[in-house]
Amino acid sequence: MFIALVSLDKNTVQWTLQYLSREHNFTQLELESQVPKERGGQRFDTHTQMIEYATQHWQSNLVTTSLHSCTCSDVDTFLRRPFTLLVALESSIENIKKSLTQQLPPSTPALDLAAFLRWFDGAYRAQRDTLSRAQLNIYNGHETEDAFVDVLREANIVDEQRIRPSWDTYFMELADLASQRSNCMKRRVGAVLTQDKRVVSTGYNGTPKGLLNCADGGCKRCNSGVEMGFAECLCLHAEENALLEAGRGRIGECAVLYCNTCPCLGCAVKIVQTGISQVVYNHGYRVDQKTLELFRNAGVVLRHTPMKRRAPSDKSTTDEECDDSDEIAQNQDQDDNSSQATLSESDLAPAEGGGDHSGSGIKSSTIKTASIPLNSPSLNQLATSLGLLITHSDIDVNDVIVKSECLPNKHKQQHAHPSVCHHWLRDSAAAGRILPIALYVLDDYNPNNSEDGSDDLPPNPQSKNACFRIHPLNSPNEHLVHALRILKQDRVARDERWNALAYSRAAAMVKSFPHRIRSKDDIRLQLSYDSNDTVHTKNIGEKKIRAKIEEYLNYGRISEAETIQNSPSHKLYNALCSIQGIGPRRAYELSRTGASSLGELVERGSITQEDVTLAQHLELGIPRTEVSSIAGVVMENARTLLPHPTHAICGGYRRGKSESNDIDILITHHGYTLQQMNEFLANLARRLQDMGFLTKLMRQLSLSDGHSDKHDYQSTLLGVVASSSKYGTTDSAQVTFRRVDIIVCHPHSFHLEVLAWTGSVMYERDLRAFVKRRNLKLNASSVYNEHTNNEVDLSGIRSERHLLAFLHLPWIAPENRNCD
DNA sequence: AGCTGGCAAACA
DNA sequence: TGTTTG
DNA sequence: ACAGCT
Repeated sequence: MFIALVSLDKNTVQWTLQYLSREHNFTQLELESQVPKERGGQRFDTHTQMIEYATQHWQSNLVTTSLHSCTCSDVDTFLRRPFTLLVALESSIENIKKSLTQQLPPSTPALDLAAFLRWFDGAYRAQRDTLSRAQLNIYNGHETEDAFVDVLREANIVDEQRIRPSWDTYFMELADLASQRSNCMKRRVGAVLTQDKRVVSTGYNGTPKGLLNCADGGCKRCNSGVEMGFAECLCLHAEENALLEAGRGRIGECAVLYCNTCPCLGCAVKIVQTGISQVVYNHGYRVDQKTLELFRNAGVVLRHTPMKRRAPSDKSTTDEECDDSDEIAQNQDQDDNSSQATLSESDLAPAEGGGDHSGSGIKSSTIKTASIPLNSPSLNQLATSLGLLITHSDIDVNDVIVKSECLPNKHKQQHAHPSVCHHWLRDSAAAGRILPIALYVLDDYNPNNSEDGSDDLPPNPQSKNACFRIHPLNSPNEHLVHALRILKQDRVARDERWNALAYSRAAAMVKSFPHRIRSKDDIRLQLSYDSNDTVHTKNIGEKKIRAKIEEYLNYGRISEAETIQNSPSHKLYNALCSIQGIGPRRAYELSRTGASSLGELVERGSITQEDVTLAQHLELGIPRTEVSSIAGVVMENARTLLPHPTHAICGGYRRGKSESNDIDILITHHGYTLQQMNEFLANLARRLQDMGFLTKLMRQLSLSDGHSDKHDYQSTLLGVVASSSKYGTTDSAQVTFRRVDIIVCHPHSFHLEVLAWTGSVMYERDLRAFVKRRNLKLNASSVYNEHTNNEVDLSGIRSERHLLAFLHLPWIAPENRNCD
């Protein structure tokens, strides 16, 4: 995305630039004439050149401040591109004056008010046009950078939704637009009825056709100040209008109704009767409890979608008296089931759209919403203060998905402990998305043993351990990282294990650099943004690797890496490695038997054609949508064998990769022993094989054989599935073979397993190396003391984040663990 | 200078 | 036991 | 033909 910042306040602009480059890896593009030369970024002579450059690199994060004083047509050109966002940074007059004063040379006399006003008038007039066209306005009323950065984080500038709205947002904004046509005196309400992502009809509220408009006095009830009964109202609701307009014939199988406001009970009845399958609403802190209940019983999915495209300050939608306010049930009794913090089937309905154009890499960590019918005011208060909306679900498939029924049966009638919910909310706020609550009550919970959340360790970019650093999916130094990985591959091939490790570590270190490395001084880490203190970068030694990087900086390439990459034997070696069962050793041997191609080796009988073909299939990347649909098929079958499984999709998918190599599914179940889980896995494998989905088992299942109770490792199923178009493969007719890894584990070690199966390899390696220094040994299913062999009790661990805090490690979001 | 560098399971 | 795998 | 730590 390409962001242009316009503002009168230079300090605020600077803070924003630093925030964008630090936390979202933005590169700065500027015009040579406008900004003094400083570190970082790219320079251009004209706007056109800059925009052209951005068009070529539209998938990177780019930012400019050079748009403020350009002509209207330049702003037009900028805004016409589909990847741009114009952000106005407004600021208090106080801040603007402070910035201006700081810019003036120290010798100038103090700025008097009249002079400041003259300057302000001129500057404002020059920028007014551009400012008024901004798609996002952020106001800085704070004096310190830290306070403002919090505002920036909340605004979530990088939200892809602003650049291209999801279907939900798109239809909801149409509903909002429809509401503008309302002529009801009480409230503006709009609705849009859709079918297969197409608008069928729209509606807004007001008096029926032919009658005097409500606004002109057509409806006595709405115009009189006194409260009159609902029955007196002549106004048709927006939902009714949309339904009437469409007619029953045009409402099909999967019609979705988008409403401005959560529908009243009267409308809900009509919605159910016309066969609408989903209702999405927007302004809904006050969910009508009766509507909710009706929809739940009738099987209509009710979701909430916030107006994501607006700035956070824009919370102007006051919930004034609405025409159905008297219908809202004030549900006081907390003792019924609806106040239990559980997720139900319909609550877990995934959001429409959003995910289906996720090809462009990292998913921004927007705060997600979840549907938990929590009636506790204190929890809602806490949630709001943390910036979480506890309403209807659009839990990402990326998340650990849990069913309500996963709660232990013996506790069925009991509420989740409030303190559990508090932890859950705090964890969710810190993680930037709603974490699955059921995992917080997965096992007996001891509220005393954990005070985590606030004392999170910060990531440390200087650390030599990858588990302390941020490694985004797309680094600004991807080329260099690639070159270092080629050298690493070469050392692996030569069986120089430790040299290979050193190159891996160096590559990971470069990967964690937040800025583009342009000179050898950049290989040092900046300690802070306003000082010149630098520190030597770990894992890049003073001799060998450093020399390679300097070569890269001088000539744009590393000759050794180029030579390796172009050598035919290396190509053959790589091809051999991708075959299942052939690792570095055999690939090295085979690649120097004099053969020049895989075909030749097949003829000789060293490898089979079958293996080669399979390898070609498995080398293809798997799009995210296909990963989730394959996981869906697996889980659908899992549910027939295990009542209410808990599962998580890990691997590259969880790390946000747009294309995965395989599908890693981790499954557990509350209260099951490992043996039971292993039996379940064997049955699942059989079932998937019988239906022809799982075509090849690549590893035998290890079934724990009763007597050895020491066998508490997770068992894994590594297999190949035939994925055809019905599971989301892009190739329409053809079957593509995909790797699936299904892992079952004990519920106690679930989060540890999630951590282990999410990777990346380098992250795991350094994680274990680090905890070892505290005499802890860590594997995929347990943590124990190296000397005493005492296992650490993990049953109180409530989340992956909690686990990391427990191990004194910083929380690095999965998307930032791409160190490979 | 000398030692360490992730780790366990499954297979050949 | 060494190799391959996740 | 690696790098960090003691």
